[in-house]
Amino acid sequence: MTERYPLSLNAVNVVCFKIDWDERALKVLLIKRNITPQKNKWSLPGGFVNVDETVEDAALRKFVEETGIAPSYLSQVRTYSDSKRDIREVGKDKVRVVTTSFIGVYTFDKDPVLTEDSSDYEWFKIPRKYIQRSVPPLAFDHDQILLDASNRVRRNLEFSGLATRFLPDYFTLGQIQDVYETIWEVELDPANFRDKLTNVDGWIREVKNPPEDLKGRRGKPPTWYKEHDIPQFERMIANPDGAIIREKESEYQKNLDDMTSEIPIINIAIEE
Amino acid sequence: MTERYPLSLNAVNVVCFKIDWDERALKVLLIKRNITPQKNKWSLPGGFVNVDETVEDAALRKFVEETGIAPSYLSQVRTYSDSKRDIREVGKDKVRVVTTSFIGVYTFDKDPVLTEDSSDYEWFKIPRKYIQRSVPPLAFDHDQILLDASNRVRRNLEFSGLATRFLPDYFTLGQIQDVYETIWEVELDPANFRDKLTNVDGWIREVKNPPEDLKGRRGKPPTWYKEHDIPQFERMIANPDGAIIREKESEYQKNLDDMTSEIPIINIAIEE
DNA sequence: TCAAAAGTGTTATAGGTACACCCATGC
DNA sequence: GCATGGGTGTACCTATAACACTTTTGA
Repeated sequence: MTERYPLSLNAVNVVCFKIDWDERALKVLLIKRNITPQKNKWSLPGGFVNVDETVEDAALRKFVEETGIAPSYLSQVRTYSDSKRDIREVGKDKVRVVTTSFIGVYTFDKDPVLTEDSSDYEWFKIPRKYIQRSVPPLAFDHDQILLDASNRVRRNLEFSGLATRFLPDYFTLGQIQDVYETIWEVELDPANFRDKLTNVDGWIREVKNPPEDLKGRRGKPPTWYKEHDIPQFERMIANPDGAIIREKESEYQKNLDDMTSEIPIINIAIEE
Repeated sequence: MTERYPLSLNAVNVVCFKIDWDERALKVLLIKRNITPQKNKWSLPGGFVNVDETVEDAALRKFVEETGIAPSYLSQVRTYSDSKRDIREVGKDKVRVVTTSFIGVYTFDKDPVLTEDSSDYEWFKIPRKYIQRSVPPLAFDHDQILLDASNRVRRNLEFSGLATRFLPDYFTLGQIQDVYETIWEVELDPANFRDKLTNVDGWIREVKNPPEDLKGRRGKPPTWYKEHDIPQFERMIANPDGAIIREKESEYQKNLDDMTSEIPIINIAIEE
């Protein structure tokens, strides 16, 4: 049985996103591997799934281990199972590592905690186009995983309450707009944006007594909002370009996109 | 090591959808298990992932084994890894079964092929609401998997070329409309539907010499179309209700929806 | 008083909805 | 002819985009 249906090791990888407000850029946490295999290569944080853990549990644990704080958002993306992607020896057997990837969102600018598995970490900019120009080559198939997750984040902004997950509990309309503008790399009209936001039924709610206000800032003090309820399956803010990725960079990028697509199509003639 | 990072068995489950044109209903293929565990329970088709297969390969193989034809669409949904969902004995060890679910679309009305694992099969109606009223209780966590996949299908109709996957190579505009109306359980205005469809850039293209035409039908002969190119990340047809699931049935259903959501939110206080 | 940030109002246009009407075929 | 299914045209209305304008604060 072990021959036909091989055992495998289940792992998770967490693609930790945050917004760098100084640079106005979406960034992702990468760590330099301090252990074999692929030692000294940059990679996504991740690890094996423990006994009695689900992959969700493991992703949460890993996120906390790496960053020191709880994620404000954690969501499964997809499972990568190529038998050549990562093979380990367990006892006498060689088993493959199957990994499930997660999007994690990291709100505050606290520094991540280094674990024994990593010798270094860095937040890398993830532009909408030409990701591989700003990120080093990654271990295993992590380039693919990163691209898939990045596309998913940009897409989920449109139809889920993901945007507020990049913000603290209390925020202003301008800050939500900043999230959209930063991640989509677009400029939005403030007037129209406010109209749309306040038309999304029940998503955010005005806070009468904001617990804190920033001092020493110029301009009219903003109204503070708090997330109230996240509407399901409703369009929040439409992407003005209609497309998440405006342009393909290369054949390599194109192929990745094909594989990444939400509509992988298999149409194979079967001999009868 | 095996203690901390346990080995597991990787499986796939394929949620095979088709449209029953007589009943105008979305249907899913379930099989009655002929093997332990959970013998005689209805379940989703599935099986273990072989050596050198990816989960995608295994899902394709299973689909062909069960239905006898190639799917016109096959797409990963998510991975279920609860350590209590299914435990098998391999040698002296107990290992859990981790399964990755797939949406498969089945175009033609050919009968599925029975395998040795199943004693019976049946196509069950999947209404937009109250799924569990038309489907028997399923083995393992297959109720959950089925619900997740059904929601995904209804959602993907809106933003992907999934609709044509339920149709033969050559089809009419009325047939695409039937796909949307059947799966969403709505009525759409033919005039406006045509406008929208032909405005989706490059999706479908008119066929000058339709290879076949149905004889013995009344009315004006239709124009035949063929899929040309599937635009990525573009809205095809907007769901007129704005929501995939109009109503929650019960607390049970509500909880499933929560877990199913595309935005599972984890917000846990961590002791520092 | 001016710059900066928040917030409002006004108009033009694109897109969606509703519905009346025309076309080609089988019987 | 007339029922049937395919297909077109148009008027109405709402959502969006563009942009001018007002409000409230700090320096």
